[in-house]
Amino acid sequence: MFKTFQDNLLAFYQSFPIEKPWQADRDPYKIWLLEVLSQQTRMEQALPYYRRLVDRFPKIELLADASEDDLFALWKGLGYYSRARNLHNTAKYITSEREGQFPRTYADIIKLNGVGPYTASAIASFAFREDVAVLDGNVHRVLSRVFGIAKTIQRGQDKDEFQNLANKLLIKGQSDIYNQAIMNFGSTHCKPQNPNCGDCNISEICYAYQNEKVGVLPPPKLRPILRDRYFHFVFVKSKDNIYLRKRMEKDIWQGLYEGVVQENKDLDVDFWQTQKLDIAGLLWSPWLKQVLSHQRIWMKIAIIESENWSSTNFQAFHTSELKNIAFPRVVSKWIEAHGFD
DNA sequence: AAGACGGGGGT
DNA sequence: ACCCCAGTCTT
Repeated sequence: MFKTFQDNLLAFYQSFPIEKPWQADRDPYKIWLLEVLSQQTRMEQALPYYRRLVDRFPKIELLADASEDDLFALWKGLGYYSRARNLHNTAKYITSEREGQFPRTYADIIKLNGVGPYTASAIASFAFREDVAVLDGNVHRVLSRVFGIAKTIQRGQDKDEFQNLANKLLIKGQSDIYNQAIMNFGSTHCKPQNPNCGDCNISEICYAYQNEKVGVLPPPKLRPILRDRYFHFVFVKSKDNIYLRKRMEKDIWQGLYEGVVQENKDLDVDFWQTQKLDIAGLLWSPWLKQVLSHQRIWMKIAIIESENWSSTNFQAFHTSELKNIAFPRVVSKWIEAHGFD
């Protein structure tokens, strides 16, 4: 039974091979880069970022030497910015503590910052053909449907069950091909919505297809209730300079830049007075909305002209530099549409 | 075990 | 406008 599933999977892979950009040299550094970019991110979205990063930092030593702001500028818009921070720290660690040698086993790779079970398996199998099975969202969906397991992987115990099944199915000695095949199959064919069951060579052994349960497998994940947050965001402008500060708090958008921000639904005159800013008659944007997986962000943005304004933690940037500054997406979208005039 | 952490695509 | 998608770290 397992053999049939695997044979069909490999047959599928022959007809839908997907070239990875690191295929030529299988450099674990490049594989790591692409896998980290792909966490919680579709491949099509990650690829342009991958190309810019590899182009700019073809060797791990160059990534280690980069400034965090430069890295964030290249990461801007992709989200989950702690990935960029971990990437940077790990590049520095490998360069200085391991003489640039990327670890070569799952056990060592998973010790790296920002690398969990999925990414460690992917790197160990793609770069070194170690017999470790990946378990990502695609693999979970495929196994849930084909083997009729109506469970999410939110509980550790259930995740272990899927991981054990994935390990059993793994074709030893061909973990790179097998892992690639099952993820490709999940992302291009056994999709979350409208899977292509009519043209699937696995459907004959697929529990969900045979029992008309494709629509209900895997079961939906429990989602956290969204919290609403409101921000008033002001760019202070003096001639051609804009004052910005880097968000250092343990909060959303850590490491990104912002103007003067009051987090509140209503304008607090006292707050703006302490910032020495007169916001009377300011032209605010409408409420701009950005939905994150756990928060609903509402933001009003305005520009205020103020000569000789200064405040601790704020730094002046010439308006021409701002395209290389990482802002939250909702802010950069507003900048693209509005500009600073 | 539960919550925090961005953003994009399909319908 | 609404619904769905997806790994790692921290608490």
